Amino acid sequence: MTTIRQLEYITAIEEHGGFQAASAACHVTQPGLSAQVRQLEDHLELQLFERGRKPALATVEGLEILRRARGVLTAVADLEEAAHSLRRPLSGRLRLGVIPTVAPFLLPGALKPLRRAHPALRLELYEAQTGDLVEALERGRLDLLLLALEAPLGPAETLALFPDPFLLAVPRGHALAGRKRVRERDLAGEDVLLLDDGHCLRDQALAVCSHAGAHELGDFRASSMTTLVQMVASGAGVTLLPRIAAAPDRDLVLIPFQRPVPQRTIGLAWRHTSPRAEAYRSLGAFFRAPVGRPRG
Amino acid sequence: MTTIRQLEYITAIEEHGGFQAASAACHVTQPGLSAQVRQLEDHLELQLFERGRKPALATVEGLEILRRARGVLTAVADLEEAAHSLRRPLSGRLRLGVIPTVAPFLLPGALKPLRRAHPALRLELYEAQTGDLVEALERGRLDLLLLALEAPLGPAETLALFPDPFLLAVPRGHALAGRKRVRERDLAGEDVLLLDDGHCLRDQALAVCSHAGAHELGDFRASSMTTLVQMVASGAGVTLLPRIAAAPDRDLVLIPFQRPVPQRTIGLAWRHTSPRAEAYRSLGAFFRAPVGRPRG
DNA sequence: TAAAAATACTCCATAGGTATTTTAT
DNA sequence: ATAAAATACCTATGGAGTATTTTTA
Repeated sequence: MTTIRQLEYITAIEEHGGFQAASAACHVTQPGLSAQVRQLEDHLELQLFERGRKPALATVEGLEILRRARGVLTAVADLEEAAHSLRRPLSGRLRLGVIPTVAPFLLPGALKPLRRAHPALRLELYEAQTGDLVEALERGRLDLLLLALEAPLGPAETLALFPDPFLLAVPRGHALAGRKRVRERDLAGEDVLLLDDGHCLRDQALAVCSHAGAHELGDFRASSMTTLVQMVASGAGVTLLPRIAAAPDRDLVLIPFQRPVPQRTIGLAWRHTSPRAEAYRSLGAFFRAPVGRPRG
Repeated sequence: MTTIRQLEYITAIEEHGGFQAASAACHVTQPGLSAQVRQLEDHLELQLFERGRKPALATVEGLEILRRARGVLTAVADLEEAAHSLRRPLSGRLRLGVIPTVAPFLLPGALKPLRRAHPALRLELYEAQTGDLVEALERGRLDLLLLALEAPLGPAETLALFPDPFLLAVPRGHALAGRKRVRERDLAGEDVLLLDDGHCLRDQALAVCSHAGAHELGDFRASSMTTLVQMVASGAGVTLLPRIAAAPDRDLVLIPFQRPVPQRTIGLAWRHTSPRAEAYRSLGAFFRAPVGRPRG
C-alpha cells in the first residue's frame, strides 16, 4: 500500500539529491529509507530512480510520480493546517436556529457584537418553530438553538439565559388599562388572542389562560407577533406579550403581572454530544435580554 | 502521524454512516478502525465524530477534515493510476459515465471495437444525468464522461468529438410535416414535449424553444427519449430530437433546421489532474457519430 | 579508493485481531 | 433487548535499526 511516508522519502531524495542526504533529512537511516523506496517501486511496479548514479536521478516516470507525490503531501499538510485552525472552537460555521417569537427581538442587538468578538465565526441563521428546530438539531442540521426552554427539547443540553416575563397587552380604554398590575385571574372572561399552532408561545399563553378562565377568541390566529399586537391595538381582544417583544405603542397598554409572574425562560440548546459545548456556553453572553425595558 | 489509511477509514465512516459498516467496507475489524480514528483525532487534537449516536455524525470540524481527506485520497488514487498507466495507458479499470440521451445511441457501436482494440481495458459503464456524472467525476468515482459539452462541467478537461444537431420531430400529418427544412421561429405556438428535469437535453431544447416563442406542454414530462418519441408519434405535440437519437418511425417526421442549426456537442470529459489524459484522447475515435444518418 | 546504495539480519512499535464491556436506542 | 462503539489484551507484520557488502565515479 502507498504510504505518506514513502512519498515523503521520494520527494526528499529529489530535493536533497541522494538517498543518504534524504535519509538524514527524514531522520531515518539510509537502509530504512532505501527499503521504503524499493517497496513503493514494487507496489507501483515502476522504477522511480535510476540506480547507481552519483546524483540520484529520477526516471521519466519517476518525475511524474514525484509531481503527484508533492501534490498529495501538500494536501495532507493543508489538512493538518486546517485541523490546527479549526481547534479554535469559535470559528467556522455555526448554524443557529431561533424561534420566531425571539429572533426579531434578540438578534438585532446580538449579531453585531458577536461578529465583532468572533470574526472567524460564520453564523448561519434559521428561523423556525421549536419542534422543527429540535428535530433539525438532533439530525445534525443545526448546531445551536435559541428558544424558550419550557418546550420539550429531548436530550438536548441547555443553558438558561434569562427569564422573559409575560405582560398583559390590552387596547387603550380597556377595563384593565388603568391597572398598575394584574393577576392571572383578572383574565377571566377576557377574549384572548393567540398565535398560530406550533408556536411554543401559544402553548405557554394558553396554559396561563386556561386556568385563569379566559377563553381564546376562536376566529383569530395570528401568524406573527406583529400581527397579534396590531389586532390587540385595534380592540379585537387582549393578549400575553413576552417582555422582550413589548414595544411602546400608542394604542396599547402593557401591564405586568403580580407574583407569581407567568414567564418563559429564554436559553440555548445543543446536542449533548457536541464537542463545542463550552464554546456555546460562552456565546450565552451575547443573547442577554435587551436593556431598554418598555415599561416598569 | 497522519496516514492514508486513517483518512480512508474516516471517509468510509461518513460514506457508510457508522464505524461498524465502515470497518466491514475496509476489511478490518471495528476495534481496529476505531483505534485508527481515535489516533487521528488525537493527532489532530480535534474530535471528528460525535460519539454515541446511531448514525455516526461528523462534527462541524470533522466535515471540513473529511472534505480535505477526500481530496488527499483522490490525489493518491490518481498517483497510483498514473503509475499504472505509465506502463500501459489503456489497461486496467476505466469507469465511464454516459448521459441517458447519448448512451443508447453511441455505445452499441463503440463498445465492441473498443474491447477488441484494448482487451486489457476493464470498462465499467455508468448511466446518469450530467450533474451526477460531473460530481462523481470530481469525487473520483468515475474516470471519464461521455456527454454534451454545453452543460457546466466544472474544472474538467474536455475533448469535443462531434456536433449533434437537433431535428424537429413532428407527428405524420402535422402542419410542418411536409417541410424540407424549418427555422427556429417555426416553433412559435407549437406544443413542445420535453424530457424530465435534470436531463441536459431538456435545458438545451428549452433554450431553443424559449426564444422561438414555443411553449412547453405543462402536463407532459418524458423520463426517457423512447417515451418522448412515442408521445410525439401519438400526436401529443412536437419535440427536438438529437440526430444520433433519430431512428426512422412510421408515424414520425424528422425535419432538419436551417442555419443556424441548433445543436449540442458530444464529447469526453475527465479530471484535469487525470494521468491518463492522453489515453482518453485516443479513445475519442471510438465514440464518433454513427455512420447511418436517418435522413438528409 | 572513497562515496553512495544495496543486502542481511535483528528488533520493536504498532496495526489489527479476539474477547468483552459499555453505551445508546 | 439489541445494536454499535469503546476497552482490554494479544499477536504478528513490517518499519527502522546495525553491520556489512556491493557498486561506480
